Amino acid sequence: MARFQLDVFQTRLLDWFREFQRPLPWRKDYLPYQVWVSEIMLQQTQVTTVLPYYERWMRTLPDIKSLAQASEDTVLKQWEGLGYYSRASNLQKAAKIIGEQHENEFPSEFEIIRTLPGIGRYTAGAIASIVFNQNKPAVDGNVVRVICRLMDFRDNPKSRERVKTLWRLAEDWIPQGKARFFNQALMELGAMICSPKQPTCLLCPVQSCCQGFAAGSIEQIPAKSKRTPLKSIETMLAVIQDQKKFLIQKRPLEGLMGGLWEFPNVQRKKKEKKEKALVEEIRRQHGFNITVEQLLITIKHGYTSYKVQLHCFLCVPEEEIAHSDKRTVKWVTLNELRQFSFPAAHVKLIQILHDKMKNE
DNA sequence: AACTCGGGGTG
DNA sequence: CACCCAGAGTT
Repeated sequence: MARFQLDVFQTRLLDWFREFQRPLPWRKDYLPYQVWVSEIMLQQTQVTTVLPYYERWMRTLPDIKSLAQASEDTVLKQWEGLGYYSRASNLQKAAKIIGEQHENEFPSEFEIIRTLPGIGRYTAGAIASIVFNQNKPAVDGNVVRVICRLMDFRDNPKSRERVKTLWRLAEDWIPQGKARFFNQALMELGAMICSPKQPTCLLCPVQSCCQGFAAGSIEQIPAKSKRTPLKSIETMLAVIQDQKKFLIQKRPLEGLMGGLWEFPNVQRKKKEKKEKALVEEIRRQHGFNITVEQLLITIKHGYTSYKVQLHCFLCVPEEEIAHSDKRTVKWVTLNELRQFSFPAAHVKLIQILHDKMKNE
């Protein structure tokens, strides 16, 4: 009969982590800036996805000062394709705060770390423990799964009471003075062994401590909450070309894909005539008339809560217009598009434009 | 407590 | 296709 013995659990987990942890770039020196950036990138994002972004980020923005002084577009370009773009904006906001209020030195006090934009309870705990080796818990999705299985918690892991007990356990279990490795080991176990699907319990260093394994309930833990079905929408997009330049606009910093650039577009209302609605929207947004020349492609793209069909039309201005160069509206060549950060669906379109130009 | 906020990996 | 990922901020 499996029984949970804390000292056995701690020792086996730490020994396992020492031997089998993945060598990751932010695990080399445990410097505040590196761990901070990695933790933000890793929010809702897998390690293998983060790695190339992290390496490039550290080459371009190697320290807090360079991040604080970089242009907003530079920061967002580094983040292009990684998603949850407010993370990038918040990183830069926090870097400026650290410059102004903490003399460019990352704060070590948990309560101060917690106040920085983009840093919640988890990330503050992760930085406090991993960088400063403070005895603070860090409960992410991995840790929720690991603890629920270890303790055979079969109820909803997101309920207020359950969340409270999970954080309490994660704190009580820390071997004093070893939080840096213990917290990472919990997460690493969740990522490498105690995975959501087909966990490899046969290789688990703490199998003998696991109540869920003993009860045979691993497969149903953690309990899944129902999610809202994703909606389908249609959007018309205008690639407005005048000579060799294209019209792009900047999205507001708040909200969906904040701060990214895009081709002008509008969501289709029910059974609306696509071309007509697009012409009217461009007149409304930019004050001139366009002619819709052809449908370039319809791109299908899935977001978290909805999926979109993006009808991309090649258009030309009907009249002669000035090529404005404002903060939020620019006319740029295909090559100049590279400097700006676009949503993934628009990146697909830009690739198609490149191919099309090459063949002409 | 329930939304929103992306994109990619995986089975 | 569905589910998940080193969550945070807003309402």
